[in-house]
Amino acid sequence: MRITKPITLYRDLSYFHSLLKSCIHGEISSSPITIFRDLLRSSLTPNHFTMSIFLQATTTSLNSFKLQVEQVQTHLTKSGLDRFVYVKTSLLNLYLKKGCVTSAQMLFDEMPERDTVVWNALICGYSRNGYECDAWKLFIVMLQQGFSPSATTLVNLLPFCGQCGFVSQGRSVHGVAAKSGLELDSQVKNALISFYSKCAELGSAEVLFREMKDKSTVSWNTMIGAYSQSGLQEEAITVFKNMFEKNVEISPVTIINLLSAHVSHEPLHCLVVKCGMVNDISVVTSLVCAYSRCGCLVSAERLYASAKQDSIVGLTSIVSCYAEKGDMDIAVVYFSKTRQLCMKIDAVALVGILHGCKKSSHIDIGMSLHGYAIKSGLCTKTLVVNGLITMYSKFDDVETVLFLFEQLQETPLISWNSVISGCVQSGRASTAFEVFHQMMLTGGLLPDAITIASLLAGCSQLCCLNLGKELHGYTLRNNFENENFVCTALIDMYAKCGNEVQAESVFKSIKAPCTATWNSMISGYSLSGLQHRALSCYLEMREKGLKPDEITFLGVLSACNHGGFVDEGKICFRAMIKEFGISPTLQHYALMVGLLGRACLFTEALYLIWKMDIKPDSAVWGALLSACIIHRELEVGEYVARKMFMLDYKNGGLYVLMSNLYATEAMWDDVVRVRNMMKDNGYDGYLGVSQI
DNA sequence: ATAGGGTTAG
Repeated sequence: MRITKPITLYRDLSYFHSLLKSCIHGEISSSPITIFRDLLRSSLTPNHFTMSIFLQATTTSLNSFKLQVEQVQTHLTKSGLDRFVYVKTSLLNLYLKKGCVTSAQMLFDEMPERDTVVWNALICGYSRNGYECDAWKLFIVMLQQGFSPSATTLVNLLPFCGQCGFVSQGRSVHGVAAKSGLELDSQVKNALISFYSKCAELGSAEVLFREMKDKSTVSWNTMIGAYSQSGLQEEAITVFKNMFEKNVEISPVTIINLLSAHVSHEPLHCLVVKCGMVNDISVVTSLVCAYSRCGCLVSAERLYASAKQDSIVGLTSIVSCYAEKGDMDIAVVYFSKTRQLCMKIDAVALVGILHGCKKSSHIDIGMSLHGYAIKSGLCTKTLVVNGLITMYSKFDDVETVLFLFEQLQETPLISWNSVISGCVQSGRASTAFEVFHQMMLTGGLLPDAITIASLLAGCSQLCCLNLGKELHGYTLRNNFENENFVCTALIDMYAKCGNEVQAESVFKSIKAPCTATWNSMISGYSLSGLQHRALSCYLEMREKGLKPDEITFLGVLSACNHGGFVDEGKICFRAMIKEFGISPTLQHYALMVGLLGRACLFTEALYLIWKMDIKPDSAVWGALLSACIIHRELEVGEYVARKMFMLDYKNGGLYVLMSNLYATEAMWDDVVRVRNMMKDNGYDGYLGVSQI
C-alpha cells in the first residue's frame, strides 16, 4: 500500500505575483481580488511590487467596483506603498479604466513627482473617456513643464486628432515627432498615416507609407483602411496584393478593412477559413455585416448563429437590414434579443431600428423606441435625436420634429439638414425655409449639397421658381454642380416649375449623369408634355449603358400614359420585369392599367390586375375606373366600383366618379342612389382641398 | 498603433 504525501505548495510573494500576472494575461479565470484576499489571509505582507501587479490585474478584469478601488487606495495610504510612482500610476490607470476621471485627476494633482508614464496615462485616459480637449491641454502643460514626450505620448494623441478633426494639432504632433526623432518610431509612423488619412490628407499618408522601410502588418492594415475609408476600393486591393506578395502576415484587421472597402466578401470568407480566423469574433461580425449589406440575410443570420460570442455590432447590422427592408416584425424580434442577452444598446443600435419606422403602421414601435431612448439616456445623443427627427417627419409630425430639434444641446449641420428635409418631406416646405433662415442667422454654418438638395425639393413643392434660381446660383458659386443629388433636384425643380428649357440646360451641363439624374430628366419631359423626348431620353440612357431602375420606369410609363403610346408602354413594362428584374409596384400597375384602359383594352387591363402578385389598391382600380368613364364602359365600371367600395368605402372620389359615369349614360336613378350612399356614409365629396 | 453596426439628399 502506498501512501501519497499531500502536496504542500510553498506560497511566497512571488507565487502570488505570478498568479496575479496570469490574471493580466487572461490565463486564469479567478478574480484578482480573491487572490489578493488569499494573500492577506496568509502571513505575507504585500510590497509595492505586489500592489502594482494587483492594480494592473484589477484594471484588466471586468468585475471590480468603485468601492473596491477606494478600499485599495485606503490600503495603499495606510501601508505607505503609494509613495512609489508606478504604484500610483497603476491606481490612476484603474480609475481611468472605470471612467472615474475626477478621481484620477485628483490623484495626479497630488503626486509630488511625475514621470512621462503618468503624463501618458492621464492623456490617454482623458481621450478614452471623451475629454479630448483636456487631453490636448494636458499635453501642452507637459511640454511647458519640460517633460519630453515619448512615442506612447504621441501615439495617444494622434488617434483623437484624426477622429475629432484636430488637424492643426495633429500636424504639430508631427512637428514634435520630427524634431525629437520619434518620427522614426514605427508606431508613431503608423499613427501619423492613420491621422492623415482621417483628415482627408490621403496624399500625406501615402508619402509616409511609401517612405516607410519597416512596414509591419499594422502599417499595411492602416493603409488599406485609409483607402477603404476614402471609398477607394481598387487602391485598397492593390495594397493588399502587394502585402500578400511580400509575404507579410495578414491579421483580422486586414480582413475587416478589406470588408469595409466593400471588397467582394465570398473570397474573403474563404481566406478567413483558410487562415483559421473563423473564431475571431470581430472578423465574423464584419462578415455578418458584409452579408447583410448585400441583402444575403440568410447567410448573415447563419453566420451570426455560428459565432461563439454574441455581438451588438453583428446584431445591429442584421436589425438595420430588416428595418431598412421594412420588415419591422423580424427587426423587433432581433432587437428584443439584444435586450434579452443583456447587451448594452447604444446609439447606433437604436438608430438602426428607428430607421425602419417609415409607415404610419410603425408609429407605435417608433414611439416606444422614443420612450426607450429617453429612459436609457440615449436621447441626449445627437445621432439618436437626428434619427427620431427623421422618423417623425416620415409620420408628417412636424411639431414633434421641431420640438426635438429645440431640445438638442448642439446642432451640427446634419441636424439642421434632418429638420429641413423632414419638413419638406412632410409637405411643409415653407417651414423648411423658415428653419433654413434661422440656420443662416444663428448657426454660423454654411449649407452643403444636402441642404441645397432638400431646399430645391421644397421649391418644387411650392412651385417657387425665383427661390430655386437663387439656389441654383449658390450651387454654381460653390462648385456643387457635380453633386448628383443637387443636379437631380435642380432638374426636378425647373421641370415642376414649368421651366423645361432650364431643366434641359442643367441636364446637358452634366458630364456623367447618374441613373437618378436621367430619371429626373425623363419625368421632367413627361411632366412638360414632351412625351416623345421622354422616351428618346430613356433610349439614350440605355445606349449609354446605364441601368434603369423602378423610378426610371415610373417616368417612362407616365410618358406613355400621357402620350397614349400603348405598344411602347407594353414593351417597356415587359423590359422592366424580364430584362432588369424589377418587380412592378402599385404605381407601375396603376400607370399600366390606365394606359390599357384608355386604349379601350379593358380585358387586357383586367387580366393585368388579376395577375398582379400584390393586392391592387384604389389607385390601380381608380385608373381603370377613370378609363371606363372616358369610354362610357358601364359594365367594367360597375365591377371596378364594387371592388373599390370594398377596399375603401370612405373614398369620396369613388362616388363622384360613379355618379358621373351614370350621368353620362343618363341613368338618373343610379346617380341619385350613389349620391345618397355618399351622404349616408358621411363623405360628401368635399374632402379634397386645393393648395392654390 | 490598425478595426466591425449609424443619422441628412433626388
